[in-house]
Amino acid sequence: MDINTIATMAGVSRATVSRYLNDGYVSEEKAERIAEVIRQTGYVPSRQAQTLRTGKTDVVGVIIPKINSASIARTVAGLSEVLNGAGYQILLANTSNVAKTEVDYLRLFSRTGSVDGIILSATMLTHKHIAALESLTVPYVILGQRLEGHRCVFYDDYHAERDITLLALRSGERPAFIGVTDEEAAAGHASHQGFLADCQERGIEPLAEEQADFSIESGYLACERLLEDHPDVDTIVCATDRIAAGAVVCLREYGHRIPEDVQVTGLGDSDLAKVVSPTLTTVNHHYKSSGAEAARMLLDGLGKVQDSAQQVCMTYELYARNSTR
Amino acid sequence: MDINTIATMAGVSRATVSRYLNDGYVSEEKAERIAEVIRQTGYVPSRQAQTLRTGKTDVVGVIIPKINSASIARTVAGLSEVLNGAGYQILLANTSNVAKTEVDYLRLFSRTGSVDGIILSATMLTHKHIAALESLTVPYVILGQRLEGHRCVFYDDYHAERDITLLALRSGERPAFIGVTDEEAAAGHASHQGFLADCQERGIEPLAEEQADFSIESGYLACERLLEDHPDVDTIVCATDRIAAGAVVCLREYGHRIPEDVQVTGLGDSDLAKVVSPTLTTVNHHYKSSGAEAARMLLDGLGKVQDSAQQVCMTYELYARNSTR
DNA sequence: TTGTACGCGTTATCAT
DNA sequence: ATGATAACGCGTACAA
Repeated sequence: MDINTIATMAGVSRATVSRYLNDGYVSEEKAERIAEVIRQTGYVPSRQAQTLRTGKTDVVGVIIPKINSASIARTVAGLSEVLNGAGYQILLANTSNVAKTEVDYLRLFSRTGSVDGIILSATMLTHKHIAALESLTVPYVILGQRLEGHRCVFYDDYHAERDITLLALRSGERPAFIGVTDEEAAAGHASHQGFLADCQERGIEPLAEEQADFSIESGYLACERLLEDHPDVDTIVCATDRIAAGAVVCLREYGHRIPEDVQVTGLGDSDLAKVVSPTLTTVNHHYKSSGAEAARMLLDGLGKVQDSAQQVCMTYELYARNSTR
Repeated sequence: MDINTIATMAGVSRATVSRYLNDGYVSEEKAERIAEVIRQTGYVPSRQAQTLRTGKTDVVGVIIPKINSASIARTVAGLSEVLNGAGYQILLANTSNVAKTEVDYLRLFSRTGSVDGIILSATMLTHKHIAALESLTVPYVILGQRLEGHRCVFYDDYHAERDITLLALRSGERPAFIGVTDEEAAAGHASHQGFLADCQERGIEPLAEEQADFSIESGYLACERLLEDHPDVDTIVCATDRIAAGAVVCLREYGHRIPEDVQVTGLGDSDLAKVVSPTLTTVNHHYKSSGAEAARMLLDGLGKVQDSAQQVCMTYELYARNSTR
């Protein structure tokens, strides 16, 4: 069932069928004959052949560190809405948080010409990432990290954590921090620095800086260590909502009142923040919008739209809820 | 930079290069020459041309109702692990919960020959779905719904809800249900029926059956309506954890003690269930494993493995926590 | 407006 | 073991 069959059945040349499908530069009469044959046969052009011929795939490659994450899911929802709306499909590459895999996918997508563009949601940007990015032959957007001279959408974790720390330090005097590895530029390094900056500005020495991963459990455990080493802690600033949720559960189990005895803050405004008791003071990161923004930026690179900035720092909103005084 | 270039540079025919890349049926000497040229140029075969020629894409289409959902994210994580491990990439189609779009994607994926197989995670299976499925030319697996005679992986929401209702009715006498539309076969209809079956068996007439969507807010609102109409309710069975979480928040705000005054149950064992206070009695649905199972099933259909069942009903685990007596 | 002829980059067949 | 040649299905100059 190829274009030749259709052409023969309609009694025209296959070039005419092709034109009918694309330009539309065909006489009324033949157009109708072709339309009829296509209707009967249910013919649809082969994507592969079109791609081979035109070089366009109408597919965008999206590389993410893990699908099983609320923030990333929201981001992909935003991407998906805009890209699908523009007629693109999404080829998803889940790297399971392995930096090398990210680079591999970057190469794979680009070299084989299987996508028209790439969106990279990376947790860290190594020199290998950058090298791979710069040798790409298709437009791309970096999501979640800032890289000068490249299209990117990123979050201002530094100022977000500053704002929230500032809020907590109004009535907190013995703060501690639970973060993730500093290798992660945004959620890791930036928010850590934000916390430290506020402490320093107020001349306060943090009691401790614990490290967790992105799970609720690790937040719980980090909080447990914290309570053991520093029972007098009165403020716990966390780099993510999940960590904060774990900390809240831990504090409750150990009989600490929140926020009377200990304040807790998160980052990300996930569902968890609204549901834990007390509700969590956190920052809303507009994840879905960031995905939409990145998608528009890519469409710009693809020549589909012309009005997007090259670098976008997402805004955020501070939600002061009941886990702080 | 195509296979011809490589052939010329290595002083062999392009057929030899192709053999080198595939069968490997090439003399030592020429193989080395070719290897060297490929190394220097960084040549990678064109996926598109390969696909056009062989008919294989090494891509699996995954159709999901929404990406921004904890259960689906976990499912896709499972899919992704197995499929990537088998050398397949995932083409993601997000339908935003529009049934028609699901059918459209089904057709799109199949007809254009852009995927080797399809996994459909559908919330409902209309006759159009079934017709579209049966006219597919590639193997497929249905995820989350049962359809006799088709490869599928589904959840036993009926018995899950029965078990959990049974647990709650041990010390509850005036139960109510908050569900989603019955059009959704699993989370909707099946769990509703499970609830009703237990009530009937014990000769209890449910106080009310409220309807919500999949959001926390809607759970909150449904609970509010419930309290208004039936202030004496002592057990609220919810079709999802998100709804249950909303109900818990609502009950707390209205000053009801959980579980002393009112019991609440969820379904799905999401993060929320562990964090909400009190922790939620719920059922763990092994979402990630279901994705992995569906992926293996598809690989079977693709002739890659040969040991999977055609129909799999996922097991579940009841977690009795603190929201029930 | 229509048809002819060619090429996109690969793999598979068939002699050699 | 190797190379010429024919597909795969389509779009598009170019000529008519």
